[in-house]
Amino acid sequence: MKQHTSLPRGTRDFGPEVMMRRNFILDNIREVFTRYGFLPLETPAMENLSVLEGKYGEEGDRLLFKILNSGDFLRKSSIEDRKESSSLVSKITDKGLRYDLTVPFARFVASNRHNLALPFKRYQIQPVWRADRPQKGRYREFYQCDADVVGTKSLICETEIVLMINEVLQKLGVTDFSIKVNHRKILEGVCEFMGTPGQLSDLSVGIDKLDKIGWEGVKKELGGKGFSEDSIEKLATILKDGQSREKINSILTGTSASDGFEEFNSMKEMLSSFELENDHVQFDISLARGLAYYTGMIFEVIIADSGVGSVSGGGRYDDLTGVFGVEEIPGVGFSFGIDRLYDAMEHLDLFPVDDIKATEVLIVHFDDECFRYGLGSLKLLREAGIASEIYPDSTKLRKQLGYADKKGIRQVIIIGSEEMKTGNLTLKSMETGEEKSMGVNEIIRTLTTRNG
RNA sequence: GUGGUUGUAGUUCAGUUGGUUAGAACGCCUGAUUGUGGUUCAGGAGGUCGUGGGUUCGAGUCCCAUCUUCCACCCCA
Repeated sequence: MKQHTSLPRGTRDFGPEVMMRRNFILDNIREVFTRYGFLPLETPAMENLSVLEGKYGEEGDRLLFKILNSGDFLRKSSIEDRKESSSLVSKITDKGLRYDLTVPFARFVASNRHNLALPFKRYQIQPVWRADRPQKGRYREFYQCDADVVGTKSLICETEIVLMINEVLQKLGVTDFSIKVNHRKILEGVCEFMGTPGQLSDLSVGIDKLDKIGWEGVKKELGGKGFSEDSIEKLATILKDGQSREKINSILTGTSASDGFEEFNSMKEMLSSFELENDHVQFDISLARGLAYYTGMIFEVIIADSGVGSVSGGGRYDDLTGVFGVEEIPGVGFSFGIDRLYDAMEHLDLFPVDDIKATEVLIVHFDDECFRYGLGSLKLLREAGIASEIYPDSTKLRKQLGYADKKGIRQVIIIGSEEMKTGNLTLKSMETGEEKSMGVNEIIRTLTTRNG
């Protein structure tokens, strides 16, 4: 009887070809993070619900995956509890899968604050889970690659984020992208200018959609949220097409926005010391990002013609650990969404074809005696650092060579009675079909110099 | 969570108004070729048509439910 195999919705297997490419991306990100002084951190897949709940707003709580308690938990609940799901839930589950990496990080910082040398720079690459309804580029299990600095308000952190984004994307071969930057204070300034202070979050959600639904759509949405015609007219003077940063700055003079522009300019100035040809930074007044806890500069990275949304985002927060009852620790961080980066790179055909190979050489043979003889050569090849394998069964050459062909192995060592007699093995190139007879040490020299 | 959409061989897809034994291409296996892969030729295996109900003399085809896929909201990486 055949069992039906299926995955939970929104989850995926990553086969070898895909994993090689994912690792190519991850290795580059990890290398850059490390070179900028970030240290690795991992936290458990599950956290206590008390840690996760209430951190992402009402919407976020709905998207949390909860883990059922073990044992006969139902017995501990009362009849009353069973009349309403929300009441029962609190009795039968107290753990959940992590929703992002920032909250577990905050929990870690809060509980280890006396042992951490501040400022603390950490990176974290792990999957997160959301009980969302999946779409393309949207999964229920996906990876985040976070890098955060806590314990300093210095703008060098923001500057370094821009540098790291540039380095990673350059290594991946992505050239046409923009790092959109805005500042929470500037948005606050806009609010003040509109005469609607205190409505920052409604304003943010609204203008964040400018790209998608256009000015008319934003106008309608804000109107529905209770913004007056007068305030919307004022917003229009700021969002008008082609409005330069300087112009917006002068319009918003006397508001909180000035601090934001000052920080932005300092960051740009610091950036100039690194002499980038093009820093890809683009000020964007309509960038808002929904997350409520940002207090300073905010970032979002868009790859042109990539077919997916933002591949990276982040920003500064003044108070990471406040919700855990710990004194304010400021920080700034950002994250790469590698699932989307992957989709974008595939769409733009940016994966290097040559890097997709694991085994360099395969040893093929005719019978058990040749097989045993081959084991000695296999040992030497591996000691020399050459990725190699021996065909496990004694079968016809046709089949063994077919295996090498399908797996993309470029070199084959053939061992038969003739080779055993002389000690000169046959090295065959699967690409050219050329064959050479030589000892195993000479083969190793040939293969290592070719790679070096 | 709301509304819509999709599902047939390992993969991509045909399958007429409901009618005999559900097809193709590619892939896979075997042989031509017992010391040589890709190409070619010959043969072969592989399907409870997503799952469970229902209508019908008869369902891949119609109806309902459920799961899955993709899309628009919501929100987000």
